[in-house]
Amino acid sequence: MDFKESIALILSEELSNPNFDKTKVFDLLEVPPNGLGDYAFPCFLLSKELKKSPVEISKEISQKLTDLISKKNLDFLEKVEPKGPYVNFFLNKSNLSNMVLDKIFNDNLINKEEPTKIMIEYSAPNTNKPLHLGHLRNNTLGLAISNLFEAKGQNVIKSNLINDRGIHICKSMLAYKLFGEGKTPESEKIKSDHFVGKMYILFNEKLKEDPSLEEEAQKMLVKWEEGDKETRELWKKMNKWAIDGMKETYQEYGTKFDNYFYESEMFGEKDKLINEGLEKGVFYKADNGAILARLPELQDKVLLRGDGTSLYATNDLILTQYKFDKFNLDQSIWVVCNEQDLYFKQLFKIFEKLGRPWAKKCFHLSYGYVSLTTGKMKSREGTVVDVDDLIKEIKELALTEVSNRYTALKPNEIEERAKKIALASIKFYLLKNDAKKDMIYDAKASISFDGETGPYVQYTFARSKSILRKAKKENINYIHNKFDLLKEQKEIELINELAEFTNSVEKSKDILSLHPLCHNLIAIAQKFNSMYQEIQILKTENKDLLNARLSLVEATCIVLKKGLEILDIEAIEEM
RNA sequence: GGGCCCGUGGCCUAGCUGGAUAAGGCGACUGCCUUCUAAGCAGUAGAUCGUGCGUUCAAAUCGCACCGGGCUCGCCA
Repeated sequence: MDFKESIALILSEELSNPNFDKTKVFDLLEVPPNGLGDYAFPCFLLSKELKKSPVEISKEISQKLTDLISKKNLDFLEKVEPKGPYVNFFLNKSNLSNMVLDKIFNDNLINKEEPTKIMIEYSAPNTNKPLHLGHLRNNTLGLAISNLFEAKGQNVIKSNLINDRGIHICKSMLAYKLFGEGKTPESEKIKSDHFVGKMYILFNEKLKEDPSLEEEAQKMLVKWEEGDKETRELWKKMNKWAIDGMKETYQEYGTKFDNYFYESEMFGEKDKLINEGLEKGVFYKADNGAILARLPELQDKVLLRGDGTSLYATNDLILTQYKFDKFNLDQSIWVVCNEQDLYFKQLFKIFEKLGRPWAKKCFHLSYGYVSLTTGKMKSREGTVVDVDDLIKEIKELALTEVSNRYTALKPNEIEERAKKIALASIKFYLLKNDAKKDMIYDAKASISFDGETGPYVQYTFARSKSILRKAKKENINYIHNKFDLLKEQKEIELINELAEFTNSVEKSKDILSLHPLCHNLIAIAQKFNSMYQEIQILKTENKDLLNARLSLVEATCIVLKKGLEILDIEAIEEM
């Protein structure tokens, strides 16, 4: 039983009112703002029922409970105090420290769940252009959510569906065929996916001069679907360029997958699905021969064009069936930007109407749109923030910082460290705000290493590690003992934040956004740094207190590292 | 026009299952490195929580309307 439950129990017993049983009291208990207590019970509802002033009620309850504490020796409570219409509870600090630190050292930080099998699909790049900032938010969120589920004990299959077919791919291909002059990424000495992206931009430039290119591309798609040899050869060549380049970026950034799907591969029979839908009356044929799903509650969705070629949705329907059949999933999560909210509602509705038993196991993790201060990013115009450029820029910045500070390090060590810091900076920046909210990418803020940033958390970790290293060097051995000696205000505040870690992970899982965890890590770092400034830990005279303090430092290290791991940020020992 | 989402100090955000002085960061200004890493710390200034009405003992939080912004609405992915 935790403290809140214990308080609810004694309070409900004291009230002995059927409308204020333990559960009700538990729900009413809240955490008061700055230092007014550890828990508070508001007396407004009670006031209504008893027809008495809440201030008076608060006084009475506080008096009774204070008597009870001394009578029954309830040592987890330090005191109970009335403050206006609230009864404020103060926990015994030594108890709190013991509970929190024991939990950390016993590796009991994250509440495990019954394991289920979950596929998390993210990134889903198109093979006509390199990855941009939008993908980066997706990749970062997708991996962090996967890590979070795994930390909670779930079996996660991280999947990436490569969108390697479709009209947009044909556009890059057509541009290359017509204007590429047989050049290659090697001959031009540029990263292979960027080479393909250039072709896509070239297509759109040429399209302005010659509108018939649109039709040409459409013809190419038909040829592709027919399996035309020459078209397929070109497609294979350019796809390899695109995918190889992207995999380099994934490798560089740390994006990981367990499984790749390629949209071009057949995962089932298209005709069979279409026929099933038509027979069940879920689909219908339009005048021009196109096949649509009838969704009066949303918007009808086109599944086959008039010319019979398939669309993204068609393949999604087929692939999802395959996913559930092959992997026996308990849940399938798509990490996709909120522009596609309607699309996923439609997709899931179709599953439901077709009577798929797994329809309700599908979930769209919708995250906010990333735009620039200059407006929306447009790949076809080349006004995007390229992932490779972004990483390079921030790495260089970090490199300058590290080089200035650590002249003694070898160049490769400097580079290594700079990279870890740079990636931490980007990842934290992309995860610290509510995932479902749109964001405007602020280049200046994203490259900052001060304040609420990944490097700040890394720095705090490095500082705490440094204390432990120095202790070891000076042969100061410590044991996990006498945590109740931690009574300084700064120490208590840090412990309170450490205690929040479990909740913050829980919250992040519930709302599928990492920002509660990020904010907790920042708060822990702030409290630690504040303590660090005020207390010279290694100068602590009392041996027992020194033990407790070093334990607290170690506990901070453990929690920060655990949190950063979920965010896929490396905790570094020195910085 | 229909649907979905958003609107909190100069800027970026947290808080939104209603509760006590609206919490952080950036930027600005003042201080603090012969002491465990100053990528740090301490402090100051800065907010009619888009507007109005309503529900309530109590509204940033719930409801409605309006204003402003974003996304989306059958043959893109």
